[in-house]
Amino acid sequence: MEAVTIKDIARALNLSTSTVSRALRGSYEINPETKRLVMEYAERMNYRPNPIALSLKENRSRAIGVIVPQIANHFFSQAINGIEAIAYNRGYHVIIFQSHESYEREVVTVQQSVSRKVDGLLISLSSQTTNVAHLKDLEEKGFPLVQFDRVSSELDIPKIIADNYQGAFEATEHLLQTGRRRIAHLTIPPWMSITQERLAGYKDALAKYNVPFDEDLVRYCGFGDDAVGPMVDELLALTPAPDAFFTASDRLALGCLAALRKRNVAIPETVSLIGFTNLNVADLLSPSMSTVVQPAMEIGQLAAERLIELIERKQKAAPPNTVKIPARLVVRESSIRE
Amino acid sequence: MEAVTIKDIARALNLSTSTVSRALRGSYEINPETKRLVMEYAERMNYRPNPIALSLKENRSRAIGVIVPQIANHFFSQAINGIEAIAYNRGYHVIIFQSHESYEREVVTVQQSVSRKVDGLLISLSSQTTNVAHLKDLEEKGFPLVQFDRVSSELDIPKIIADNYQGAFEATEHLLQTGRRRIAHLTIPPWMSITQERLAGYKDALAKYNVPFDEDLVRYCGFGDDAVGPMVDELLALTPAPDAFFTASDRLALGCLAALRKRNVAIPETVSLIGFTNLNVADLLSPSMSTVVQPAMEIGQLAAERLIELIERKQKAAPPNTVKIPARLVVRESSIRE
DNA sequence: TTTATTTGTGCAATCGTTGTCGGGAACGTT
DNA sequence: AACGTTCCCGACAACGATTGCACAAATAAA
Repeated sequence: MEAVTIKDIARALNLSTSTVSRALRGSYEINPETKRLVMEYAERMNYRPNPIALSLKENRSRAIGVIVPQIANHFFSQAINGIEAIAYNRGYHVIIFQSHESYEREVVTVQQSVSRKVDGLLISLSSQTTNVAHLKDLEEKGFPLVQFDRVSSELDIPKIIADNYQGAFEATEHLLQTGRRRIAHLTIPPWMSITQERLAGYKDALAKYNVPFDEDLVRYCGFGDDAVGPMVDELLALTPAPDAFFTASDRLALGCLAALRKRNVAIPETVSLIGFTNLNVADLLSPSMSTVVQPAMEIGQLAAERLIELIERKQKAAPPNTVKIPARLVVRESSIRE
Repeated sequence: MEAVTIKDIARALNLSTSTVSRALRGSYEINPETKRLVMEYAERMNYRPNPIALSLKENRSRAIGVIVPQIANHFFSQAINGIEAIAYNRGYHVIIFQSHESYEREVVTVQQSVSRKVDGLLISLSSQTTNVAHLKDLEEKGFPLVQFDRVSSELDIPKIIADNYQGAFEATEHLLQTGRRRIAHLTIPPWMSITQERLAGYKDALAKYNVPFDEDLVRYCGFGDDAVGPMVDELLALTPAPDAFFTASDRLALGCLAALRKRNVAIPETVSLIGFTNLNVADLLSPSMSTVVQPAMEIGQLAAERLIELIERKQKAAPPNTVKIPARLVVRESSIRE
């Protein structure tokens, strides 16, 4: 409605806008008395500089964009918490975009956010993204860009990720140490970075215990189809049947749990189950579910810090391009054997 | 980095900026041939109008602010999904702010978002907010403002809420119909709108079945303290002890479930449990938990629609100020008696 | 007294875009 | 031949704020 401008103040005080502007920023070349007058009047009228005018002038918006596949996901909402905490402290606003796990929407959203003039972008790729030309573009233009969680190695920009390899290794090792030998791995599309890292951890743990890797035990499940049930059936039909399930996401862990319960497969007596998830209700499930927990908030914080450094060009001694944060295995009932 | 402006096009084509501007918007007073030239060149140079310049000119930002207590909460993240869906369709961007359940942060955030020039604001109050002067201010200035979920009746602006009364009534009635008579109600701070509405539904259901209301069975639990365990203990120590728990939030429902399980109180044999929550894992809990589910996404959508109407002053026949959307009782194991 | 220097302020350009004028050229009408 | 219309297009101001430059007045130095 209202909105006091520098012009209003100038008119009221019979000064020029430049004088008012300088007075407000405390410039030394303004008469202290004039300064006082301006300051007081501005205070009284509750003057606030128009950020849009500033953005136009300074060619920056003090906003950073965050593109995630879904907000309604524990991992991402926690990561956003971390991002927000840092950003607001540093005077940046956070504009959140969802790609809804769609490549097309991701491309559109990237363009939108850039033409919306965010000062930088944090992105976690959609599960359907295999081509990162839309980001390569930005990279080449030197646009501040940081990847987190689901990253692409084709981009030579900072990446903040959980140590998926280590998390998967520990989970698999735990299963092996408790005597499991036929460990099924239910995972997400094979081209995703987190899929590959987790699979590698899984494989290496198997190798360490001299358990041969069986391709048949690994199943890839897209985000669209909710075909976890049938997939579990297929796995259970194998001979020998799996004696453990290690899943790579919230959705798969829950789907797997539901499927196993429905089929009356005893957990952990018959099969063990470990999820890779940030669900905060894991210990209230039946049975309480062992999980690899990712440091989501910390990932968000680091990513935001790195991005702001890029924006403000404080590239002090260019830190390592990829930051890996340890994941933590939490053992609960679903993988405990007497 | 680069960014083609209308000026660049004008210079390249030896035209004035006004002509280019008009050509791009297809004005009738521009020679079709000139139009074609401009359009093609703009296309080739990938020209995108600078939204900041437009915002300054038009005095609006095409962004709406959303203030919620927490993003990492099923209800709110679903609501944000709904908001986003509508907003993006209508050409608005969504800027999310968290009050972190703090009154002070809410006040600061409201001011920030307004001076950031959002075109309108959607807000769900923090649990500590009892004074709404900061919003009354905006209301009086005619600033587009819509409340959802946690609202204040002191503000005469649109409110989109779930039918908390009805949801609580149905839940309580269900418990009564299955023979429960000592129904404890674990709820959130008493001054919150949703608390009052749910309590009223609870009370009226009791009255309908001629069960006297017992003040002792109602417990209020803030968001900071995680004192659900002790509270459950106190309730269980009553004589006669409660035979059902009806809780008013995600956190309380989970806390209550955890506490009851830890104390080996059989659910639903000894006590029934119903939560008021949007948890999507309710049926994987042990036991699967009956819940009143709120139409979070729909609330978000309606709120966003209403806000955009306000912003664009399409107040066609001023619709009712408060919209109540039915909540749905989902009965699961935790409240089923043979 | 004249010339420098300091002090305090205003003018105008700038950021990218749109809108209000107004004007020149080409045509048609008396 | 004089005037009125269209048709296209450009100059300029504006949105709110910052900033380099100019400039007047006051003071200091010569």
